[in-house]
Amino acid sequence: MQAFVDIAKALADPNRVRILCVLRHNELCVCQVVELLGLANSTVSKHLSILRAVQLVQSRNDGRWVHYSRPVSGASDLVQSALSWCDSSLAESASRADDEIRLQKILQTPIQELC
Amino acid sequence: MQAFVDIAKALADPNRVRILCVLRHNELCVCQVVELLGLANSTVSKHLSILRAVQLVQSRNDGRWVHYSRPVSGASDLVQSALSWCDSSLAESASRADDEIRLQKILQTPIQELC
DNA sequence: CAACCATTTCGCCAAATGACGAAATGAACA
DNA sequence: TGTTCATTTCGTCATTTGGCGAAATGGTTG
Repeated sequence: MQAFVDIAKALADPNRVRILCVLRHNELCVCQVVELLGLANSTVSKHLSILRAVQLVQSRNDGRWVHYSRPVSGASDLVQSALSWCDSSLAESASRADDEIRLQKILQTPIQELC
Repeated sequence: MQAFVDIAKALADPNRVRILCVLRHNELCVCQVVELLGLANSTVSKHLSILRAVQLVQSRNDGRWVHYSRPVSGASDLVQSALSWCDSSLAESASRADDEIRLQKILQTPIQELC
């Protein structure tokens, strides 16, 4: 029950949901998420840590950078069903589509220009 | 997106999730929910109004009483998938099972003893 | 090893949340 | 019509949340 509520809490913020959406098909580093959301580094880092705490995302250290992604496999049923619910519920979301377009531009800009 | 987040917010509180669980197979009046949760009337009423605002539950007036239940049909895909996610995620929840047992006792006590 | 830099942690603030009791509402009944 | 009673609304309070900038962390690079 508590684990379920913790996941629901993690989903109960639009910026965190936006993060989950853009991570659907991409692994992103923090600075790319910062660019997409337009929030302070520290704020984005906090959101990511909340998502990671409930295992909705995982992180991978790459030198100075930290890359975040969806859990590849081995995620609990709870997490997998939450992600499925999120994905299917937002399939026709206009704001998700907007973010995807903006993400494409971000992915095309060199990484040192973002950081 | 906002509708999705609003539903996630509604699910992000253990007492509201408990309410959704006990309403799975029962229509309950407010005083029965109060008895189950052990919270103040006003608190329970607030939780129910939050759930109703996002249509996770519906209410039916019956004289002095108000009965709450799951939406029968015509609920949006968003709501239906949220309820499905909730139900399946908590299928093996010990606290949900506890509540079900306690609910059976509450259902057996006459209504005027609760109110 | 020292400067650099992406990220995280910390401290703070404003706003939202969940709880309660008291007062208001509104239907039933004397 | 006036009382009763289940429920809701209101006002208040403590806690949590989401935001920021500054400082700390930890790996890279000169």
